[in-house]
Amino acid sequence: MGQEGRSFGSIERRSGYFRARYVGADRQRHDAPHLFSERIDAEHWLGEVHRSISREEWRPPVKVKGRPDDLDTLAGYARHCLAERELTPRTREEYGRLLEKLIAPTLGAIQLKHLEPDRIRRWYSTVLSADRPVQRKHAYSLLRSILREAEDEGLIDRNPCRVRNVGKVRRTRDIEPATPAELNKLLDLPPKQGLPVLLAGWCGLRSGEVRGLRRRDLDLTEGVVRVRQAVTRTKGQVHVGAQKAAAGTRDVGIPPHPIPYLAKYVAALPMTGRDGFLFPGGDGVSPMSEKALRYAYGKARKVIGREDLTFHDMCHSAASLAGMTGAPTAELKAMMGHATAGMVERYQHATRASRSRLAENMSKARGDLRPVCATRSSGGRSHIPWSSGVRIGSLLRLKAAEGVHHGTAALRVPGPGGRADGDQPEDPASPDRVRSAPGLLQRTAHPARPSGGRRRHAASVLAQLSP
DNA sequence: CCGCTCTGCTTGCCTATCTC
DNA sequence: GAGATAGGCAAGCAGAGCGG
Repeated sequence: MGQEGRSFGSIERRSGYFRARYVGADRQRHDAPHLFSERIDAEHWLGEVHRSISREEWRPPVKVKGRPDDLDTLAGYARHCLAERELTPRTREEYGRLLEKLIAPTLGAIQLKHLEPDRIRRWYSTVLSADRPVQRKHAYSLLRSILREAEDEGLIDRNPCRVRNVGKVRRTRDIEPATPAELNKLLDLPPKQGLPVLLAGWCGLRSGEVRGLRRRDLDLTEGVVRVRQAVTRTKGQVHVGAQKAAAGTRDVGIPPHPIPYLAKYVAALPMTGRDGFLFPGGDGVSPMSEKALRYAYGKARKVIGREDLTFHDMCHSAASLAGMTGAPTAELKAMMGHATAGMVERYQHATRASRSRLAENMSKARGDLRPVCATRSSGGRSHIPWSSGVRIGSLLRLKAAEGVHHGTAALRVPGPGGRADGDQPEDPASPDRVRSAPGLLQRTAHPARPSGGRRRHAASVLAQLSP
C-alpha cells in the first residue's frame, strides 16, 4: 500500500504521511523514529542513513540514555550534555523533544569526530522544515550549543555548525492594543472570567503570573498587586515558582475603578487562607489551569469584541496604555517586569485613537512649530533640531529615554521655571510651551553625525513636517 | 456544553557577541 | 558606539479528547 521498491530501505504511505524503514548493518529492520510529511524528506533521511552505513559510522538507534560508550556519538554526548545542564523543567522537556525528534534520528548515530559542516548543512536544509522557522532555529541552535561544548572539551577540533543567518524569526502580525473602554467591558463578565483578563490588560500581568497570584499578593488598600511567582507546566506536572528574571518580581499599581470588583470577588472566595490562589482551579487548591484561563479569555474577548487579541496581547495593551499617559521608561520597566528599555519599546503600540491624535497634533504644528527633540550627552542634555538630521535610531532611543511615546506628539520641556537638565519635573509640551522655551530651540553645539542614508531618510521625513 | 488534561508546536524575552 | 545578529531559555497557543 503506497510502498515502493528501492535499492536501500523502503518508504510507505501511512495516514497521509510517509514512513521510512531500512535494514541496518546489524541485519535488523529499523523504522525512522518519526513520520515525514513529504516523500522527498523520507528519501533524504534514508540517504543519510545509507551513507553512514557505507562509511561504517552507523550504529543501531540508541534507546538508553547516558551509557558511557554512547559518548562518542552525537546522541549520547548530547544527552549527557543536557543531563549536566541546570535547566528549568519546561526547557529540559523542550530540549529533549528537539534532540530526540529532530536531531538524533538523523545525526545521533554519527561519531562526533565525523560530523562535518556539509553534513550539518544537509540536515538543516532537508530534515528541518522551512515551514517551521522557529522550531528549525531552535533545533539548530541546540545542536550548535552542544557541539560548542564538545569543542571546548577538545572532543572535536572545530564546531561544524556553520549555517549563517539562522536566528532571524520576526513577529508576523501587528498588535492593536485594547482600549480602556474595551477593558472596562470586562467588568460585565463573571469575576472568574473577567478579572484575570482585567489584571493582564490594566496591570500587564502575563498568563502564568495571573495564575500564580495568591490572595496575599493582592493589596486592595494600597491598590497594588505583587507579582512574586508564576505557574508553568511540563507533561503532567504544574510548577509554581519564582520569576525567571529578577525584574519579573515587582509590585504593580491597580487602577482604582476595578478595585471594588476585586474586593467583592475576594470576599466571596472560599476560606483557604492568604496563601490560597487568587484564581484557584477546580479543586480549589491548585492554581487555575492554563486551559481554564484560555477558556475564560475566550469568553472575555468575545464580550469586548476583540477576538483578534491573544492573552499576551493584553500585556502589550497595558504597556501601551501606560505609555500614553507619559509614564517614564523606568516606571514602565518596573510595571512590566522588563530588564531593559528595549523591551519596553517592543511592547509599545499605537492605537487607532493615538494615531488620530498624532495626526491632528502634527497638523496643528505644521506652519507654526519647528519640531525639536532632546538628547543626553556626556555633559547632560543637549537640544537638537530635527532638521540637523539626527539618526532615526537615536530618536527612538530618545523617545524611550525621555518618556516620549508612540502615538503621542508630546515633547518634553522644562516644567514652569525649571531647567531642562533632568533635575526638574517635566511636562508634556504644548506647541505654546515649546515656543516659549527658547533653550529648546537652540542648535546643539555638537550635532549628531548620522550616516548618509539615514540622514537622507530623516531629512525626507522632516521635509514633510517642516513649514 | 462546560471545564479540564495532555501534548506538539510557536512565539516571546533577555543577554551576549559580532559587525560596521 | 550603535545596530544587527545569535544564543539560551521561558512562556503561550491551540487541537484532540475526556468526563461530568
